[in-house]
Amino acid sequence: MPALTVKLPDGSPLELGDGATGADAAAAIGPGLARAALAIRVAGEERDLAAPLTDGEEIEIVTARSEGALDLIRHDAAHVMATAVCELWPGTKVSIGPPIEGGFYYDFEFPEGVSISDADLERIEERMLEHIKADESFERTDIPVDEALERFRGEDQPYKVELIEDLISNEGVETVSLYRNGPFTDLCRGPHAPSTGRIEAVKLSSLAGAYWRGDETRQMLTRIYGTAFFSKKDLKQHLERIELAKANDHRRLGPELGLFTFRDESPGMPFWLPQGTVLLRLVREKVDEQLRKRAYVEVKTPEVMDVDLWHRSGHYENYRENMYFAEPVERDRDEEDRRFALKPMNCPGACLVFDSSRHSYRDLPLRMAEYGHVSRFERAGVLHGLLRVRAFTQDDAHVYCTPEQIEAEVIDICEAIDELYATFGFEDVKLELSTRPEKSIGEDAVWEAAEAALASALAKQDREYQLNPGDGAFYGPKIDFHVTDALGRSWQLGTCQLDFQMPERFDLSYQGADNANHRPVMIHRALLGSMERFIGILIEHHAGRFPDWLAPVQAAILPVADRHLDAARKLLGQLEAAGVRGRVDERAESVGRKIRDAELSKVPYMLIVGDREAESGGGSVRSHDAGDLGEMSAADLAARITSGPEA
RNA sequence: GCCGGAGUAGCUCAGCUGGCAGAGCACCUGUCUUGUAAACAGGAGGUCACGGGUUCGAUCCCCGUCUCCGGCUCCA
Repeated sequence: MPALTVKLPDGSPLELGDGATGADAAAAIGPGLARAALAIRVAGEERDLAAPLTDGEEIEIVTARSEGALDLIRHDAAHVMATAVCELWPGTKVSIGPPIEGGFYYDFEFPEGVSISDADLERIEERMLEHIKADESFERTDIPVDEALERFRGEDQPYKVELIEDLISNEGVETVSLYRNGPFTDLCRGPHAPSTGRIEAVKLSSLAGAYWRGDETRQMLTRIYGTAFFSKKDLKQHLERIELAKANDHRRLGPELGLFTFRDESPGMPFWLPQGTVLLRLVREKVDEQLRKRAYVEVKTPEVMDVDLWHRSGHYENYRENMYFAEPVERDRDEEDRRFALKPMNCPGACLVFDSSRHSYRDLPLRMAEYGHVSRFERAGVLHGLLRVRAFTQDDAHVYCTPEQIEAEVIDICEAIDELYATFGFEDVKLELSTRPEKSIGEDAVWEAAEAALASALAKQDREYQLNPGDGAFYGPKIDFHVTDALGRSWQLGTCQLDFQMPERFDLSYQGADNANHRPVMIHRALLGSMERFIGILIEHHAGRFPDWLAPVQAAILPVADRHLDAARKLLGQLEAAGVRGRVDERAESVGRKIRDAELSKVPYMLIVGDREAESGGGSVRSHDAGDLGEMSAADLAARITSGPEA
């Protein structure tokens, strides 16, 4: 008579003896699975293989092939790393070491006077490999919290003590679990693989400072990043992918392709080069199409405005540390007391525009766009190529509407963003709904209503989103649109923010059908977010090789010899007349050389013009994608290139 | 801002223990007149990020500053 029966994923029952564990279940199914088993999953929750099973449970054996298995051994690897670090630097205080996207990390506080550098990573790695080779088992013990506290206090591990204290006060736990592998024991929820030997390949990647619990007022710990895989081959592939991603980094491609550059004279503020400025214009044209289609008007407001305005808007109180202030050396007598600031946002300017004339309810929703160049002082350490700069152009707009119109407007904005991103080839876009932050203005009830309005607009569209409590703008909640860069880092692009505060502060009103004055609601929205950031992401998304319609130079015309220059220029003239962006390579170089250079500059089409083509008036076309396409006329080529993003 | 790393020609990088600053590519000049990913020769190009210190002597060692890179925090 079996003591317990569990159910397998295919629905079949498995009978096991009394006190059977996950390992026993795996062994009962087959010896191969017993060897491959890492953990079990019961109702979506992972458990140790050594954990006892209960009668009637539905279980699944987790192996290297299971979803989430990499996280499991990466978590194992974090423990092994902590083991090695504590051995190499006795007295090191450990904190937390979770698996993350692509790897794992562990945060340490090294003993007084110890500072480690990249060179130490190799030593740690070697020590880790010894522990992995020794195939030490992970052993779990559950102990009462008092005992755990006493233990970690005795070991002078204050971070562990704090974690346990929080577990007691927040979750009311009475016992905690410890995991031991070799000489190292850690407070850990688990689960872990049976032993360290399951980590086939491990690599430490970098070193970084990280505040304890992400709080910049607290101790800075030393974080070590690494990754682990089930095979050396997987690790090698992973490292190759990272290399490839680095080659696609917009900070490398941008200057290389002549798109933009940065200079020490203005840290964090990009200089757009001729090719990049073409790109900027092309991107903007796509936004313009949306503005036309969705009945926006466009305005332009000053970059420098009186500090008084920023007091009125609340920016001075809530955003001052990010603002630049501008003072003239000399000033007129009657302006002596005036101070000015560079705009960090466009909204106050937009409100002044709204306020400059009377509005009827018939005018609403009033969709007022502005390509606004804003300046924001950002801390030096956060600057990141085009993705985080100190001056950028927003494809901004402010929609003034009635509360009843909010939902339709939010939906319209989301649709505009969808269409625009699809045009540029972005598919993996994540939405986030951010609610009231600590530093903010306005009544609670108003905030709640605004948050509810955004949530309901999202629900109407059946969109998935992540909730980010406390991450809203100081004047209202927002929906953000995120995409990732070449290295997998997520960046916010578009945004849609509700604002009941600004209309109040600027005393904005429209005249209703009832002849009375009413307060409009304001929606701040940016489709691409920042043109700079968007183009940075765009460069990485296309690895610098833009689709035909978006390439700054679409056709490189390559004369074979000097005598073909005239024919080449004539061909360029025809192409330009047909709307193609082209360039003649007039250098006295070989054709092979011109082709090579054109390929490296990622021009989609090359047109070779020699004796034959000079005669016919066309060009022999070589495309990067398809190689030699044979001879084509200027008209055919123009048709091919200018067919647009839908092609 | 904080932790760790880096800064040598336009770019990618050498430069030993402190002893006259180097290469390839790019650039300029000349020759070649080229047919689908690099013709040949010559030339020019440096405040070794910046400021200070140690030293007979500093690209090299020390201190400070700036910028960049990887993170943390923050954010479009």
